[in-house]
Amino acid sequence: SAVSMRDIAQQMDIKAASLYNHIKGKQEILSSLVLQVAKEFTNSTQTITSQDGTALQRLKKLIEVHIDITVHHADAIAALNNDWMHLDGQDLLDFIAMRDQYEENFRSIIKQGIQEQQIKAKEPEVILFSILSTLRTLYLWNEKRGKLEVNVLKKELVSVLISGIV
Amino acid sequence: SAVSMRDIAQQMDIKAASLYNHIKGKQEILSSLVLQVAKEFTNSTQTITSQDGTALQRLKKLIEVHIDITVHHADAIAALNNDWMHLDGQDLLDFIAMRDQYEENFRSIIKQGIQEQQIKAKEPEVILFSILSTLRTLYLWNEKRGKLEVNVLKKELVSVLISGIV
DNA sequence: TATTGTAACTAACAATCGTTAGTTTTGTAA
DNA sequence: TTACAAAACTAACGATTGTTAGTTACAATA
Repeated sequence: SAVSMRDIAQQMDIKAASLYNHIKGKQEILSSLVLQVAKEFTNSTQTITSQDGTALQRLKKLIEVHIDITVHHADAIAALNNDWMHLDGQDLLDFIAMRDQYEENFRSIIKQGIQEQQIKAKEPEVILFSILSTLRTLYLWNEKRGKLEVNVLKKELVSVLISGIV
Repeated sequence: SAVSMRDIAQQMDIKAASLYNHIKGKQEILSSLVLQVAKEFTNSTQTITSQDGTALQRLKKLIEVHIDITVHHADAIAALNNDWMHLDGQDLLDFIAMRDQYEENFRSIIKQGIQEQQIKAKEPEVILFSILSTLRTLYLWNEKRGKLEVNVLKKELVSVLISGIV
């Protein structure tokens, strides 16, 4: 709600009413942005979960995929993080379902790692939260990433999130 | 802007106009929430930075202080994270100055740790971002924290953020 | 050239927004 | 009981919101 249809139109050198030749309404802009990138996240984690590999190999892939999606869809991820709760009706239900499945995929990999003794037997939810919050707010930091090349970022972040900083 | 003055008044069993007997306007609600908790964060990090201790000891304290503030001011932190950019005039300038100083305090501790070889000589900005984003979004997770006692959370989070998960 | 579909436009709608003016109720102190 | 201040109220203001109706400009096709 901080951006009006007139704001959006102005950025496109168009009048607000002209937007309605292309979209049904403002809500469609939100759901289009959010659901598209949510699908991408959920599909990616689903693919990784269903593939072979140790927990750490999978976790590494999860981190790398997150960075790739973030670099390519930073703006849509901003919309997702800040405004998903303003989706309505079935869109909101769909989003929550995808989000739950996405988190459950993440959680299962961590639990697998604990069982296989690759990951410390700490509270799984703390590990999950710690990694997820870093990956989810990566978009905020992407501009300031500056000279840091994507592959360097992947390597460093995998190292920090898995091995810690000591 | 997702919450109107009438919404706020309704939650207080009051009419919207009555709010103006207590506050100057809507903007004051925002700046009051945001600046108050921002000061608390900046003061805490400033105190820790100025005290003696190794980098890791200080980092541990930073994490613990963050958890304490989050538990007591979860709602104000939500406002800070989502709406600080809607502050206006001097309030916005003050906030940014505090935020910069807060981050610089964090950064100096990490650099100290690298210099003293307590912390891996990785990209300092990646380490800074990773820890900060976890601490900043802690408020989102605080409700789901559930049975996890505060002291347990502190211990676990310190362990995960510093030593990693392997 | 005539036709048609796309996408722009102007003008306006009802709804909601933050806020103000003026008034009434309520609680406390003289 | 009176006086006064605090805090509630009703009613309305101008501005802005998302959206619609009706119209015009323009390009591609028959």
